[in-house]
Amino acid sequence: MSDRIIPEATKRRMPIYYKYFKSQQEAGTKRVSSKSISDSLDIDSATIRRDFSYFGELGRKGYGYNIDSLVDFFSEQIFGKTVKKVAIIGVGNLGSALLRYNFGGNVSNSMQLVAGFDIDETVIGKTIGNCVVYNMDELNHIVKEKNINIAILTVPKESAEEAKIAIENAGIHGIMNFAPVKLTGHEGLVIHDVDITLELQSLCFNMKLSRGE
Amino acid sequence: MSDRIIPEATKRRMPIYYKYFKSQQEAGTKRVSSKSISDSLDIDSATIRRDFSYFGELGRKGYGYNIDSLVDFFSEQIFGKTVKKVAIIGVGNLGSALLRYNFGGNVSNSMQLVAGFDIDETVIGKTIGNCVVYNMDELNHIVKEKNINIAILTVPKESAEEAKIAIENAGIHGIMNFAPVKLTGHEGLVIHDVDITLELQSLCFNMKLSRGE
DNA sequence: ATACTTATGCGACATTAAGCACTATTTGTG
DNA sequence: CACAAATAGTGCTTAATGTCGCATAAGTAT
Repeated sequence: MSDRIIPEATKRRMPIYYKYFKSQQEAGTKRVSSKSISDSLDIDSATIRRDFSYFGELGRKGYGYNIDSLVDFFSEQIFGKTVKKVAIIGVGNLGSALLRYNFGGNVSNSMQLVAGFDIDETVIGKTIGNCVVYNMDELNHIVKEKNINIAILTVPKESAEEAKIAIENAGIHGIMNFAPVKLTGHEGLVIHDVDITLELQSLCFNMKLSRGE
Repeated sequence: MSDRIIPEATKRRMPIYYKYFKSQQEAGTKRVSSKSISDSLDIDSATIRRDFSYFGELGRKGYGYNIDSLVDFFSEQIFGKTVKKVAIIGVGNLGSALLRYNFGGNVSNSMQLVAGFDIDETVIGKTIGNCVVYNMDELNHIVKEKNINIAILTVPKESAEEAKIAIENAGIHGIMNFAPVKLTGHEGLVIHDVDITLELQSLCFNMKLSRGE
């Protein structure tokens, strides 16, 4: 069935599955079934089996799925074969927090935070977390040198558009944008917006619906 | 049509609509049509009209929708009549970044960041952004005093469960959880998980699918 | 071995969401 | 005031997603 037409809904669940597999692997689990995944993730077991079937026959009847195989398979599906290198553009409050946080060490085998960039002389040259903060002028050069694939954009909204263009020109094809601005990229540039105020509103609305307060 | 059975898909779009209305209102726009919203948000105009119709007849034929009315109406739908008070639990890297960031001042009329909480003596008593950081011991008391409705949980994953219980006991009914742990709440506690590593994985996967690299 | 249990993969069906196309109404213009 | 243009609201069609149930294969116990 792996004709490479993965439904949107399945795509959305991929990282959720992967996170679960990793946590199970760490906990020493050797095998899982669609039922056991279902219990933990609250996704119907039939949905899980269907999702996996888009990638081929990953399991064995009567046995289930082997955790190590799943982790390896999903890791390659999500990240590809090479480690993804990530840079933080804009080392202000949020940017420096993310640098220090370093994903809680959670994705280190497949993704790596490798640099920060800013235009503010007072942070340029500093090392935050494990990363040196470079001048934005050096973006092109460092991106090539370190093989950076992904940019996390944490600049003020006024500078977001300009930063996006610089990132695009440096040859980066994926942006996770924290600035509350709608950015549009050319063909081949994938932009993923994260807006904390949107998340909070969604929380509020769900509270309202669930309790009518 | 407002029988209070809002489809999930519509719920998910509510904050997106609201954000757009606010930005248009700020820009001085007085009226919008489902067509103009559609152009900006890339949601089919019929879907937009249908979404709105679940809340009654919000527009006028031949005219469209009045922006100020939409903002007011959606604001009440999402937040209710009173300003929501938010506290940050765990004033580490991410927590203090969020305190300083203060949502970029973007939701100030309907939500307000009012306090931080931590167990670390070196931050307790400090003022970050506009908020005082209190000792976790004071949670119950300050929540009542300041009428806090929502907690943003930015503690290390080891302390997340314990913090959740404290939050629940203090009478807060909504948690936005940044810790990479699955938290489950009792009936009436709404938990919304935000996991940056998940977002990054989703970005990676989309890059892979869109470019096959 | 044999029977029983577990659990996948998949066809068929059910539910939910999206979008077309029509109708009814209001606006705006000459 | 009359008429063209604009646009909401909605019945119905189509597409996407989710779920059931079963045939089949693997594992497990006697």
